[in-house]
Amino acid sequence: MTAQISGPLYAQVRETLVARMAAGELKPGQLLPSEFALAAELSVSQGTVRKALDTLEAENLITRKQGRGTFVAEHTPERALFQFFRMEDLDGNTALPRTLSEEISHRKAPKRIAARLGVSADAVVVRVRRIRALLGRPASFEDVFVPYALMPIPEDAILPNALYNHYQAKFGLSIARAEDHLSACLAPDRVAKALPAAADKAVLMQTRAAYNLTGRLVEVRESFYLTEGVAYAVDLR
Amino acid sequence: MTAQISGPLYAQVRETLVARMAAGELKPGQLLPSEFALAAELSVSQGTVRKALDTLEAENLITRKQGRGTFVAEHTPERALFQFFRMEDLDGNTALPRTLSEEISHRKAPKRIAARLGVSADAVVVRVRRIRALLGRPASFEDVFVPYALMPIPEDAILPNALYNHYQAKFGLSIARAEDHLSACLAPDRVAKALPAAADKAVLMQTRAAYNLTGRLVEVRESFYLTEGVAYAVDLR
DNA sequence: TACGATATCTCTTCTATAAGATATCTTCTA
DNA sequence: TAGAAGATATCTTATAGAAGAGATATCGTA
Repeated sequence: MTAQISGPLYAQVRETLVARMAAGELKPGQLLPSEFALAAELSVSQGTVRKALDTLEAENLITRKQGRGTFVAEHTPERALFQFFRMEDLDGNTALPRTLSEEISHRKAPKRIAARLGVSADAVVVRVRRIRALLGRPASFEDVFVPYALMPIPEDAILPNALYNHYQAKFGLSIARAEDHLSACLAPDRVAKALPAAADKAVLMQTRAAYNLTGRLVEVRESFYLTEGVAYAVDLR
Repeated sequence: MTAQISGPLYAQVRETLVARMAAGELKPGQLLPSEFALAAELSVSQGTVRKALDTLEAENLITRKQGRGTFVAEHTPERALFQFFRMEDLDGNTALPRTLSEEISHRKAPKRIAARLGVSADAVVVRVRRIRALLGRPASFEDVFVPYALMPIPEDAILPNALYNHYQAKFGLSIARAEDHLSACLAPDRVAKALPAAADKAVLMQTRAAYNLTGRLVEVRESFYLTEGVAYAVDLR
């Protein structure tokens, strides 16, 4: 037990496991040792390990299957769609995005982005600019920024639809949570240029901050959506 | 134990308690019997009751205080603000809404509203139309619809800022969860008329469906926000 | 006697452990 | 090849003690 020296045992177990995930000892998709094995290793009871796993499951950091085992959560395209992509059509079905164009560039961070990412003003960032279609119509314009130092994505890379999947596979970096801020505006010039249908129209602006397992901010996004036939869905409870 | 006859014990305990809340036997703000008292009454162990309470707490249906007891969740203005109102200013602080005008009317439900509420096309609904200010500026136009049969709010009622609080106090009806759908549009005529600042501007449209403890849809909203200096905040995890 | 600080008692939820039930997959056997 | 048996995993339930909060009693002092 290397993590904490105070607080409830189950919280210490939790910290230990998160630390192992962050360090790459426990990789996404990997089978964890059984509850009893972890209990023996950490000198606690199975119930205590179980309580720690309960908290991790609630945070979507692991998944459990009775009779099979416990697995480190993986950024599958499915999970990305359910957990991190909230656009639904009018029937409540998630609207699958299809990438129409993609452009990767290395550049100095725009100052508002540098400030939000917490990198210096002349640090290099990777910008991924994508146009995507929803329900078959061009509907979204998106700029994704990540620090080059953290994720050196080459400019000629070919990225999958689900970026978080790619971060995890290529850089061992898992997105644990994100914050979205939604507002409405008229399509800015760069959006109208790339997405002619949006010219002079109102678009939904989504600003995202995404964090890794250790709570560090690792990605910032600015997306614009034409919300015709789709909407950003939120469950409050 | 009146609720279920199968499934894990703790789930049955959970159902029993939810049923009591829905029936009004356990009222908002009320102290529940202790874990041991419930265990004795329902002939299960304290740990089993505790696991049931864990699930209820995760759903925000109860709150617990070590050493004090367990309480049925209440729709305080604070809770409404934290749980059901997601507008934040640029610093991440919840933007307090202030009601500028309010108009209550009884009417036949517009057909899209009737369909969504699941009431017949000629059923009477109460419509609450409000203009509210955020950060001191008029910023939101909102239509709230509830079935008159369920909540006969008089046309000359004076409503508090937090409607859910009022539903609970006056009609014993608790909102347990809600779904929001967000999109962007140009301010419709009725919005521009009521909110001159919104004329010809893009507004954030929020469509809400709110459900009571038994999962019945009891309220529908259509709100429009001028998102200058504020945004709708969402946590994804 | 009156009053206030302090200790104690009793109630609560919280933590930790253990044992049996249930689900899943493999392996052996007819 | 089908099916039963076994191994191993999580899931459920139960129990005992720790820790927090508030009321009550106790003691010292003015």
